[in-house]
Amino acid sequence: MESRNRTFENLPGDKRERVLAEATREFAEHGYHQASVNRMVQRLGIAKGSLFKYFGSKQGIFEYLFSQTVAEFKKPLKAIRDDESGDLFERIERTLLAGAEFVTAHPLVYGIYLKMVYQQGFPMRDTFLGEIRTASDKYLRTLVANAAATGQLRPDIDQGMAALHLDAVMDRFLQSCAVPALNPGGGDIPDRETTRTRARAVADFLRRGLGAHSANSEEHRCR
Amino acid sequence: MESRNRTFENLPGDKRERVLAEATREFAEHGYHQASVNRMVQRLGIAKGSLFKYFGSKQGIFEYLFSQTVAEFKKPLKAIRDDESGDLFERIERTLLAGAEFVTAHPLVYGIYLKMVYQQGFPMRDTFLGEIRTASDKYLRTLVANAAATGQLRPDIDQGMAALHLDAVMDRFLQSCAVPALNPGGGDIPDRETTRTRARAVADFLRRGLGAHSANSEEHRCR
Amino acid sequence: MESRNRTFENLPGDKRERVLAEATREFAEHGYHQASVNRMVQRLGIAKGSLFKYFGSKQGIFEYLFSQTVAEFKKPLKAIRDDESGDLFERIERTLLAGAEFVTAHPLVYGIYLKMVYQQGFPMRDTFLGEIRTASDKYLRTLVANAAATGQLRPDIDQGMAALHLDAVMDRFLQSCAVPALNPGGGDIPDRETTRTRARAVADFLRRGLGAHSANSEEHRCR
Amino acid sequence: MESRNRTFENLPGDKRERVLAEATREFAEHGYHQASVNRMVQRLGIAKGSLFKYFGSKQGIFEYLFSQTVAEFKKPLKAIRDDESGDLFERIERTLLAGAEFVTAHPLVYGIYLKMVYQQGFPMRDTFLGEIRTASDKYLRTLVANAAATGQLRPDIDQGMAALHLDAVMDRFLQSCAVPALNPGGGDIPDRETTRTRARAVADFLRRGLGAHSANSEEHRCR
DNA sequence: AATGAATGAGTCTTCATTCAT
DNA sequence: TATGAATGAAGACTCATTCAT
Repeated sequence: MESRNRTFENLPGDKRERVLAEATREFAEHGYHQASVNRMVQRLGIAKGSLFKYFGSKQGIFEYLFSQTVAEFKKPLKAIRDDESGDLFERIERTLLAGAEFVTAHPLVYGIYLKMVYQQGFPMRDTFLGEIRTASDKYLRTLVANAAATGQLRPDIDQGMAALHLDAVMDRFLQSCAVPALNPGGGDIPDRETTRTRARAVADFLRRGLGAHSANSEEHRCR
Repeated sequence: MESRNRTFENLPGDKRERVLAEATREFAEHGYHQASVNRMVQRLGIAKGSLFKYFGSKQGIFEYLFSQTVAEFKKPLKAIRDDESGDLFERIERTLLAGAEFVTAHPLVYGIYLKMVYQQGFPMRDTFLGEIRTASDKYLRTLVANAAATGQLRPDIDQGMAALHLDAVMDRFLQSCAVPALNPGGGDIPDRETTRTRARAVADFLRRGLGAHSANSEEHRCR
Repeated sequence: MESRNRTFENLPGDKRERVLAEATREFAEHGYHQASVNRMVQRLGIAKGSLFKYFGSKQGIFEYLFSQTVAEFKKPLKAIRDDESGDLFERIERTLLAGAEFVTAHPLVYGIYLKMVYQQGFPMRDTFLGEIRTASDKYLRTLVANAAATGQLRPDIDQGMAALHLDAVMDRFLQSCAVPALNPGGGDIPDRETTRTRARAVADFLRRGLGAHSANSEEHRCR
Repeated sequence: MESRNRTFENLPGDKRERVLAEATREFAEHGYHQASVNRMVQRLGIAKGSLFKYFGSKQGIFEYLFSQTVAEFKKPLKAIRDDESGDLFERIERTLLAGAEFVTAHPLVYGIYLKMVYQQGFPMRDTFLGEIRTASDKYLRTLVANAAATGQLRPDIDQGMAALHLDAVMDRFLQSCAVPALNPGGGDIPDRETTRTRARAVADFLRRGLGAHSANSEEHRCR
């Protein structure tokens, strides 16, 4: 039944990585349907039959690839969720940095994710995206609920609405991190320091819009 | 010469609309490459040759469709840009409503736009997106510059940064309007009143983050 | 039945000529199958239906065109055949000049002829070519027989063989006249004087190979 | 990479030959554009994809076929060029025989060549024909120059003109050899002896027109 | 376990021809 | 008589998938 992936997992580690890297590249460059198994095997220099032996089908390749990466993406977030130090917006800032790091390290996988979001016809699209969204929603709601309980949030704002705003702005932030790596010639890839500064600015913007009191503690004190 | 679109434009109005609607649907459902001219003509019940007579090529169909809609999208924005009544955030609110209206009326076209953003391989992608981005950027910068000149903006914020934030949040707002219509089962389509309320909330959020004084009307009245 | 060509022949003379010229050009440029009725009507600026009204079919266009021109080609040859002045090789020379004139005046039609010779799939190919070959053969045999009767031909040569040689060399001569006009950039189009000189050279070459005595009267006299 | 022809060349020899024979037949019967890949695979009883795997494209099929044959055609000519025994006209005679042999063995390929000469739109037409013409021209000029140097040529004739005449007559000779095989019902295919006789006749004709002294062996012995 | 030749449904596109207006 | 929209068979070509070696 699933003797397929067994075959793949018995492969020497470097070959396994080459295969995954090539597949990732192909899907990132062309999306799912436009990706070509022919090109993959040609570039890998292995037989077409082998790839099908490993994964069973084109869809199998994609699923293996994507699920693996989703798991990797979740790790740092779990750490942040469990470390309750700092207020909501500091944790958001840490989240942004973790996301930026992942997106910078795996721009292609992130590119696949973006394509998948706005494209039907990806295999398991609903499954994958649903999983991601549920996780993301749960994650943010946890943070928000925590913050609300300790009075860090403007009292007049709905928690769901707050989570939505967080999601919107964070999402956009990640995209801005990934775009330069995805579109060659789409601007310079920002260095770590720049990313850090931007993450802080975004967190401040959110604090100002959603935080209790007013925005950032020092500046807005009306004399 | 330009006999292609002549043929199409000489068609009876209702047939023309059926053709465009079907093509829109196909591209919205499958993206560009995966869209099938065969399916289009089959569903339309017309001969394959006819569609090619009208538009010359698959790409021709797409371009006709898209450019036509871009033009339509720009109209209400132009009106808002030229009507200078209200402060920046009220105009933003009007913009959001105009966008929401368009996106609700043409969810499929908007879906195509979203696919195009995150997918390479669309014909004329760079041309179309470039045009849209330039227009959007110019539009927002005009609004922001106007607001800054009359002291509506926090003085410590860069105008470019402000435009970026506006863009990010508005963009997400539009997506939230369109998603239910795009993904069947992705939630209920919001009615007009709900949309109006949300637009106001988003505008307020932006006012709080970017506006002069402080954020929402009561609090920031510093005494 | 043949109300078709009636329609065409009732057309104003200049329109008729434009139609024929355009059709000739199309067939000359692309051969029969690759010729496009679409292109013809587009360039002519008339309706597709009209052309089919005139000629019934693509094949009809071609046949009308070709048969008309064949008739025109035969005229000067008839004159030469009936004017018995001069020896065989002088008449050959006159024939070459007549051919050259036609070929220079109607290079496109000649181009069609050449394509037809080496290509199957032309409508009526066998009919047309058969007609032409029969005519050509009869024409040359008449000339040769005449010459043989008056002792102008080497006695050791077969009349059929002689006709073949005449045909070969004349054919090549015509091609050399037409090639520059057919292949743009294939060399300069020779002026009348040059053509005349060449025709004389070819005739002399033939006289030398086929004529009685030896070749040209003065030179080869072994003192 | 170059996996296309690898696939084809790895095929069992008899299948390879069947494929090439069928393709040759198709191109010979219909010319390039009118040739149908569909028909080829149908007659071969193989899948369409296979043919494209082998050659990449219709044009690829043609190029493979043609270039292979050109190479084969050149071989015997090279031998004649390097064997300097005999006078010019004897070598011409040998050339004619070699050509006749090839043309009789591969009438279809020769048919393709003839079509190509008079038809635009063949892929690589200019490349292929240019190559052939250059080779032919070089070949004949070598022979003619050689002959002139040893006084075998009429002194009053230009060497270029002589080469042209040789080319014209030889060309026609080859055509006369091939035509019966090409046009079913176009006459009987001549046997070897007949061909030999004809080649000698043509060579004599040329000797008479171009050779030093005078023409045929008896007469020109001037005394 | 690895190979790579074979498959065939599916892609976009062209074009001669017809016929209602 | 002239028009030009409609037709659909046929064209070249792609590609995920299978299977004998």
